[in-house]
Amino acid sequence: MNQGITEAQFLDQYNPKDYDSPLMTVDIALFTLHESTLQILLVERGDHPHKGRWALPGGFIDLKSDTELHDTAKRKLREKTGVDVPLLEQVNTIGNARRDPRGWSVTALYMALVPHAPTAEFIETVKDARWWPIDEVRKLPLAFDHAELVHLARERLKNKTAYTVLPIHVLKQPFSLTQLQQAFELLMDATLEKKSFRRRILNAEILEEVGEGVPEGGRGRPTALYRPAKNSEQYLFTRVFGDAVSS
Amino acid sequence: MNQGITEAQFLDQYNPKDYDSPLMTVDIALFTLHESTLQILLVERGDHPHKGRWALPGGFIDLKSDTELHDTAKRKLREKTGVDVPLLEQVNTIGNARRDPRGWSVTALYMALVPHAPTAEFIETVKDARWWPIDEVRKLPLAFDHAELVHLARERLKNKTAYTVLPIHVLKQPFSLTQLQQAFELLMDATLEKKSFRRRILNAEILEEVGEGVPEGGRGRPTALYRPAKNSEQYLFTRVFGDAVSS
DNA sequence: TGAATAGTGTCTATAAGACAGTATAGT
DNA sequence: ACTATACTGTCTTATAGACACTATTCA
Repeated sequence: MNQGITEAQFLDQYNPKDYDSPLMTVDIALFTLHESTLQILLVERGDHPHKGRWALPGGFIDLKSDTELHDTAKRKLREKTGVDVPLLEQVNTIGNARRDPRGWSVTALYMALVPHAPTAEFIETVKDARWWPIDEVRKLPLAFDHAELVHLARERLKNKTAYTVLPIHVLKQPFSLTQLQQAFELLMDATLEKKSFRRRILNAEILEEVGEGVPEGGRGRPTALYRPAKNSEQYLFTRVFGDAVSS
Repeated sequence: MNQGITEAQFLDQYNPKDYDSPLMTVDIALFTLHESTLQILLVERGDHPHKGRWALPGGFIDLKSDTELHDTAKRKLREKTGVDVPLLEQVNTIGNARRDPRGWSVTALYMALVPHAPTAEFIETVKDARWWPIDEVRKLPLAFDHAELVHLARERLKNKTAYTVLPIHVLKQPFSLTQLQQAFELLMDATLEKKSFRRRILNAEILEEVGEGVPEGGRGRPTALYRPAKNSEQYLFTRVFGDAVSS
């Protein structure tokens, strides 16, 4: 008890190390699209525990340099990929006594999306990090409970794609509606009807047309190119798309 | 570096207290409906810091007795209200260097819903905890960043009510469709059209009719009473209701 | 001219909004 | 009979699904 002392006195004598506290980490599921496949960035662990296994990029908070939890995620990603991610969304926070052999551990799981090229260029120089097609990840023995974390992030990605314009973030600008539809289909793992897709996106008035480009595969009718309009990233549809409903 | 040692050796020499780590807490926004008002449970802090201020129930993880982060939330709520909450949903995790005067601090914010009576009965015996109408909370000087946490939870409540059957959890069973609609309206802070509401709920086949009851206010046509069917709590609509769309 | 890609017209199906109507009780 | 509450009929509106059709380019 601290009866009769002031808050200043209390804070003065307070030392966090007098109490048991869990390990606190941040992990990031960074997704991209490459060669018509959804890919996720993994790093090979160089230290114990689970040395040598593939894991999500992440790590401990630096109490000195990080001012927000968010900053820790951004910093860890920058260290691994050289990319400043625009969109960084919290998926879930998982904490229990089993997930880390060092003891009771909590991780805040974030999710991010980037176009493929710039990250890939940087990644070439880092031998312990690479993109993995999401289907191959299932076969890898990941560190800690990262298989579960990957699953959580992938499900969130699928669900949010059904009522947002999240896939815009995996495309280089400008892009065609065909490319955007392919991105939606890969992130949702579903096939979408062309007319419905175009009607939905165009009616939302979230894209600006910025000229013409060559069609996919080099031949065929030239395609209109688009760029997202201001604040279009936050656009929410009032109806889900492609019968996609799950928890 | 830990070159050339085994994982067992590494774990043997590992001591979490060798590293700086943030404070890790759990906070719960427990909502109920009473006298046609959305209410939230707050406790008056008995210890520093922010002694005497109202705050969300919550606290530190007990590394010995809690095996999941979830368990910490359940335990803290049970200690304050005597209620075992069925539904406990993660809202967000907030961490930064400013929110707690004791230092870098992270909190996992949960949200829960209960029917009013049983909690209230227990609360009577606890002098430092009470239900507050959500509108009055805005005027209170809450501890830490709890005003922001209350806001986050309230927004999540509003959004999820637009495509789930969350409000079922604030009603005692059985309930009438009129009562259910009132619950939806209060949680969404919107008015719903009666026919649309009933059509939506009944078509979803998530309720079982279990007899008749007296109408609201005692007079008028008797009302059909319902109980949620098995697994109905997870039901998701593919379309939002009542024009409710926000972040 | 044929193949490939981009883009449209239009009918149907589903579910919400609006709102007036009917049904069944108490006083 | 009047009022209060519960519940329904039905027309309109919005948007997705289906799918055949047209448009523009290259080889």
